[in-house]
Amino acid sequence: MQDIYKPLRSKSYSVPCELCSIGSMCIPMLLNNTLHTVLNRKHEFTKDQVVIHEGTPFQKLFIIHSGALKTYVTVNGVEQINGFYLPGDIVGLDSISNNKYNNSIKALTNTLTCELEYDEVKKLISQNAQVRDMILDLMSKDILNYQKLVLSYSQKNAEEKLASFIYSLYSRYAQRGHTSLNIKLSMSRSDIANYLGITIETVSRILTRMQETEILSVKGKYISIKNISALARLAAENI
Amino acid sequence: MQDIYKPLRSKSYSVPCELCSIGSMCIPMLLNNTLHTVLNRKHEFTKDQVVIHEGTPFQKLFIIHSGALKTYVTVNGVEQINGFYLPGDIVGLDSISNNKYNNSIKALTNTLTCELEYDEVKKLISQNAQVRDMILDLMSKDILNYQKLVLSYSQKNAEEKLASFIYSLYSRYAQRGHTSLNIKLSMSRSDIANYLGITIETVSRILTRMQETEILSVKGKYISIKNISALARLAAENI
DNA sequence: CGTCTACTTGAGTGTGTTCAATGGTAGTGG
DNA sequence: CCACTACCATTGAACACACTCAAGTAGACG
Repeated sequence: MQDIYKPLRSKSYSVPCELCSIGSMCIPMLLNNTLHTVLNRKHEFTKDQVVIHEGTPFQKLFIIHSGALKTYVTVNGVEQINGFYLPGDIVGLDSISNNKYNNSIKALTNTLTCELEYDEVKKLISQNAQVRDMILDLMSKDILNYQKLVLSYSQKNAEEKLASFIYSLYSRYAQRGHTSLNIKLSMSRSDIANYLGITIETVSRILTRMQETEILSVKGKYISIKNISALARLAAENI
Repeated sequence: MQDIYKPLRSKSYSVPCELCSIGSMCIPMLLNNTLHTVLNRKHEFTKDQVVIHEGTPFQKLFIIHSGALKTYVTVNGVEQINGFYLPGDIVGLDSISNNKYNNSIKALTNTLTCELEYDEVKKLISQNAQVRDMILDLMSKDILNYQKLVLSYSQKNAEEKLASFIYSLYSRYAQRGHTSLNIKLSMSRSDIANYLGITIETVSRILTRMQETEILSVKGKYISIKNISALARLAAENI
């Protein structure tokens, strides 16, 4: 709840787009020739800062440059998390049809975003087939991801959910060129539990068990994957 | 598995578009002036017929005129259902980015579809802002629906899932102008259980319990909602 | 009328929850 | 630098919901 400003210390703070760590995942860069008019570069948010309040009129899409965001809805004062977003991810595609943001968005750590004005993007879609195809692609991918998530959560038990969650963090970083087996969780146990629809106690117990079976090594927010194939098997990513 | 042809008996079989029951839900109709070139009208599928096999090259979107479809993936020979589609629904949006269908599609009953060639739709998006906005809208709605589904399935217990499922059938029909409290399930108990990630025994027990508490009256595939507000409360649709 | 499949019901088991207590860690102030 | 606080995470015990296995019933169809 602390929205007070803290100086950003992220190393990538002053990195120019050309050197941006997300590289080929950067939508604005890919559309360098066309999108620079609609792009606001490197907006900064501090840890725990609310980026968007649910219900705010929809205006722009957020692309994460560095850091992490979560999206959530609030029902009867209770937060329900429905997504974690990492560098290269785009946030807000669900809100186009409603003309308002369906979720609140909050920074999990100090975060830098690039932002796309949707009205301008829309115009570009009509003018530029490359932009059109890219946006349609992005949305279609989003739908596909959610389909898989639905399947995953309706079919998996707690252990599989958590394995799946950790494995997906790993592979999302890997897709972005960071193939390290050491992951720093930017969210709390309670956030994870909330998101997966299990309790924090269960998260804790399963993490302990995965340490006993030498699949992971856990130290607070730091997770080290010791047996990636066992993790992938548990995650049952093919389901 | 019976793909043999059976004569269609659907009453709406020969209904002209102007009188089509889905009315204002009909995307082709809304775009009457522009889409008739890309639209194949009233393709017929018989009960249990496979419309699309998973992996087939993506080519067209299906819009349901009458009947019902399900989509599913097959993992190690086991079917995992990830959606049921009713008249007015559009199927295939998830497959745009992959250039292949990610799911198999099967007719739950005799079904009539209209079909949109995606390549043509894409051209129209560039040419016509109305088409552009409609397609973006449809995709965004799809994303939003899946978000809700994820939340729903990660947070709800079996009773809430089933209540939610039945309530959503009711409200989807209601959105299409059919506000009847009597619903005919076009899918089997086993399909429902598969989709919700619970067992058929649990589905059965919960339906019995909902009859005892006079929320529903169940007779085979026919469900009559006796207490819609209690159902909505159980469904916790706000979550 | 008998067969096949779908659905329902029952009994026992197990996974994950709730409730409760304990252990750790980060941040704050003396 | 240590003590204190507050929050977060872990562990334990008892319970409950949904599962598995098994038997029985109803409905569809030849």
